Amino acid sequence: MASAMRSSLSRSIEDYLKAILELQSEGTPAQTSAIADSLAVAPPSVSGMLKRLSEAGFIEYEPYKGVVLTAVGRRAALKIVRRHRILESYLMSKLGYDWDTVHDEAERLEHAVSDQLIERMAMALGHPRYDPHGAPIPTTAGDIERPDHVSLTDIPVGRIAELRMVGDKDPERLRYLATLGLKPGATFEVLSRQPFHGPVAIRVAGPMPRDQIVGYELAETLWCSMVEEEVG
Amino acid sequence: MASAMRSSLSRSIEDYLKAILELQSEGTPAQTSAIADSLAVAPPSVSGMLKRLSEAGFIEYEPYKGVVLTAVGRRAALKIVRRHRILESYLMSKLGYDWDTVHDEAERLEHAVSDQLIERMAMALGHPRYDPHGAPIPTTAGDIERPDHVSLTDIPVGRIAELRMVGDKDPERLRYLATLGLKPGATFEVLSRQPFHGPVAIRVAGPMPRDQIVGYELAETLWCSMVEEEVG
DNA sequence: ATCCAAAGTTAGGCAAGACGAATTCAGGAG
DNA sequence: CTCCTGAATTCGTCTTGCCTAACTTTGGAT
Ligand SMILES: [Mn+2]
Ligand SMILES: [Mn+2]
Ligand SMILES: [Mn+2]
Ligand SMILES: [Mn+2]
Repeated sequence: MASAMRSSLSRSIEDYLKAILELQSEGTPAQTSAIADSLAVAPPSVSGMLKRLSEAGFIEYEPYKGVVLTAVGRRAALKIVRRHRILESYLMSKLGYDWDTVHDEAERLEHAVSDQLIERMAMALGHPRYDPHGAPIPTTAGDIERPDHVSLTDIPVGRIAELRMVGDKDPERLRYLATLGLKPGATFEVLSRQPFHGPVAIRVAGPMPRDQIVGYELAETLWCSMVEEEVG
Repeated sequence: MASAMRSSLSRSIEDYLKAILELQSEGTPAQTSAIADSLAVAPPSVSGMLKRLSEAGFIEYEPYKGVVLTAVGRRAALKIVRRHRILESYLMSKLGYDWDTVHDEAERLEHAVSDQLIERMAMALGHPRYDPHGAPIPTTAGDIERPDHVSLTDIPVGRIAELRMVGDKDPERLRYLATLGLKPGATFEVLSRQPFHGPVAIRVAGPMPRDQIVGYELAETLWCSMVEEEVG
């Protein structure tokens, strides 16, 4: 029963796998309560599902110690992530969605689309490598880029950096970021950083550069790459 | 509890409502076993669901007598039908699907898409009135054209007719029809009709007219409109 | 008027997923 | 080493949707 049939998993299972993939990407096993939070279910529901996922061979489950995806589970999770991100990209570029509304739509569609549909969308888009929030899109082979971005809070004052990726789960945050001109690809200079988890001041480049203040909490989740220093 | 909350119905309920709508369109109430056949479930499953649908106010249920949709149920069913047909149209014209594969994909997606997505697809298509199989697409207001088509088996020999609509549930049948050049819009002349449910011979118009023989069973489900007779 | 077959319903179960309440474990503080 | 606390699990229950087996009902044939 642990073998991988192709017959499509339930919506619940797919969402659990995706949540576990994301949580374990922090480096540590995914904890029950973190999964519960992420999926908005109660911890006992998670315990129950973990047992089923483990019996089905998707996770390595050591009670009280958290869970890690097996190779099969990781494959399955990455497949959903690919679907999600292709869908987001398609909805934005072909159907006029905004970057703050694509996530919810993709969250449901990812469980209903066929592989064929996803590949047709990918082709129509020219096989994009990043979704609208800058997240890398796994390949059909199940490979995913592991970007080595640095948080805005870790960029020294005076450096130029480019915004590469932002979390896509909170529409309000995305709308706010848009008003600051902070979308992936935006370039900026760090003007100042206040101590004790204080705000970061940046100057966003563009035809009309704008100075903005970004709170620490927000800045922590803005993933950037530093632009090469001019070498004397 | 019979009031119409917006919170989206389950996939099962939506498919039941759609099946009932189609069956009752024959003029008589939808029978339990017909619903069971249509959804590939056992009759007791239908009885159970009918009770729930009736309590929820979607159908008028008189045990042993079949069911009819209430106004609320009809509204809900037509909404799913709209989704299904817009999806089919979109998949064909924007994503290169063939007319024999769109149905299955739409059958799953119809339960996952938002109203907004459907309306964006409809807009991108220029608000089509018919789906790829010639079926009329309900409006957002819940109106649907009641076409007065006639079956190919009822068209007199010698008459010219246009194919308007074909059933979309059997991919093989659709592929076969395509090889005959029989898609909605095709025009043809009825050459002969054999008695005792025998085949119908037609000449399909086009740059290179082709004579075809269509079995009675198939001919019965090809919905056509007769082209005006030349008068005097 | 009776009987029968087909259609439909009821009864009883099962699996998936969720919940709250009660219990158990693990790891840190003392 | 013991105790406490927060995290996790177990337990019992619910809902949805499906099934088979057993039953009722219906309506036509005799
Ligand atoms: Mn999802
Ligand atoms: Mn995203
Ligand atoms: Mn469906
Ligand atoms: Mn169709």
